[in-house]
Amino acid sequence: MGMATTNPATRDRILEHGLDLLSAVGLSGVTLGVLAADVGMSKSGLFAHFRSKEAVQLALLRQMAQLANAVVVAPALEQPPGLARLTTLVENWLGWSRKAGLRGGCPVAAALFELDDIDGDVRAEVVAMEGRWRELLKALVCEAVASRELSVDLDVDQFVWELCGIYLSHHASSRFLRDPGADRRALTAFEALLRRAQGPWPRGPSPPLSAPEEQ
Amino acid sequence: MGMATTNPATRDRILEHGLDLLSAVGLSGVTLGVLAADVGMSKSGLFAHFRSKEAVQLALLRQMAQLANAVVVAPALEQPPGLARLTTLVENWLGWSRKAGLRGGCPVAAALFELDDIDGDVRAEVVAMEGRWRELLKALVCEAVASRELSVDLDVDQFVWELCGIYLSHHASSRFLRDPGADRRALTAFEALLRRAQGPWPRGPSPPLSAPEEQ
DNA sequence: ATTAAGTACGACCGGTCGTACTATTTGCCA
DNA sequence: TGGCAAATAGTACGACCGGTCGTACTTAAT
Repeated sequence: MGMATTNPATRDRILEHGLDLLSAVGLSGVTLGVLAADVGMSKSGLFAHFRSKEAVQLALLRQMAQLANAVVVAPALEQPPGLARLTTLVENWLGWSRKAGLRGGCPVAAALFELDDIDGDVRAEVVAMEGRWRELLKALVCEAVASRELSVDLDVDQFVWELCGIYLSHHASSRFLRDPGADRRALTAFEALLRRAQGPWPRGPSPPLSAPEEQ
Repeated sequence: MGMATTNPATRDRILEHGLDLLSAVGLSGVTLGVLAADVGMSKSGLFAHFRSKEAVQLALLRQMAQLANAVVVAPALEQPPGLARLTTLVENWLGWSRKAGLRGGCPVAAALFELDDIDGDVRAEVVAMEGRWRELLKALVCEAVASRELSVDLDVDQFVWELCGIYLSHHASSRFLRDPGADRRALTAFEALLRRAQGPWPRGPSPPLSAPEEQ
C-alpha cells in the first residue's frame, strides 16, 4: 500500500500555512480556496488530504494545541513546580502566538467569541481544548499551593478564572487596540493577583517576586 | 395592506433584526441575504437602504452603541457619582446583551477578537467605540476617586484594564463555556479589584472576604 | 509486470456572496 | 382621479463558497 510522493510533508505544510492563516483571519476566514492558494496547490489537491472543511478546522486546532504545548507549556515544565513554573507559563502564554511566529493572534481566544452560539463539532473541540487548558492552569496553581508559595485558602478556580481574564484583556489591548503598554499592564495585574493569592491576610512587606524581565 | 411606512421605520426594523442577528453570528455572519430573509424583505429592497454592506455593519455597530447606552449606561447615571454609580454600571454591563433581549453575546467583544488583523473602516469604528467605552469607565472610576471611595493613589488606567479583563472572562465563561457560576466569579473578581483600589496598603483586620451580597 | 493506493490537478456542480441595473408597486397630493 | 416620487421587488452579474468528478502520475506491494 503505497504512500506516495510527499504524504506527511504536504499535510504538514498545509497545516503550517493554515495555522498562520487561522491566527490572522479566524476560523471563518480559513476557506479551502484561500488556504490552497496560500500553500500553492489546487483546492482539490488540498481537499484530498481531508475529507471536509470541518476536518481541516479540527486538524488546525490540534496543530495549534501542539504548537502551544511546545512553545508555552514545555519550557514551563522545565521549571520546578510552584511559583517559578507558574510564572514562567504565564510569561510564555501572554502573546504566545507572535513569539511562535504566527502573524495573528491566538485562535482559541478568537474562537471563544466567534463560536459563542454556533454549535457543532468545531465548537465542541474548542470547548474541550479550553477545558484542558484551564485544568493545566489549575494544576500549576495547585502546585504552588502545595509548595506553600500560595495560600492554602486560595480559591484556585477563581484564581484561574481571573488569570484567564488577564490573558483576554492582554490579547484585546495588545492585538486589537495595539497598546504598547499591554505587556506591562498584564504583568502588573498578574503580580497583584499573586499577591492576593499569597495570603488572605497580610504579611510584612510584599515580596517583589516575579523578576523584572519582559521586554 | 400596503402600509408602507416610509423610509425610517423600515430602516429601524432592519437594524433591530440585524442587531439581534449580529449578536448571534458576529460581523462576518451578517450577510445581506440572511438579514433580508430575517426581516422579511428582498435582498435588493434591503440593500436600497444602505449603499454597501459596510454601511450596514457600521449602522449596526452604532445601533448597538445606542442600545448599550440605554440599558447599561443610562441607569448607572441615575446613581450618584462614585462607587454606587460604578458598581451599578458594572452590574448592568455584565451580560448586558441578554438583558437587552439579544439572543447572542456582545458584538463589540466578538469584534475585538474577530478584527484583530483586518483593517478597514469597520475596525476603525470598533476601535473608536472601544476607546470611548474605556474613557467612560475611566471617568466613573475617577468619580469614585474624587469621592474618596477609591484611593487617590489608584492607577485608574490599570483598574479599567483589569475591569475589562473581568468583563471578557465573564463573557467567555458565561457564553462560550456556559458556566452557570460566571456571574459569581465576575462579582468576586470585581469586589477584589475594588478592595485593592480602596487602599494601597489598607487591610486592617482581615476582612471576611466577599460579603454575602450578590443578587 | 501488474496492480493498487496515494497524491495532485483542472473542470465543474449547485449555491450564496455583494452589488449593480430595471420593474413594479405604493402613498400622497394635485 | 391622475400622476409622481419614493420604496420595494425582480433580475442579472461575476466572484467565491464547499465539494465532486475524471484523470494522470508516482510509488509500493504483489
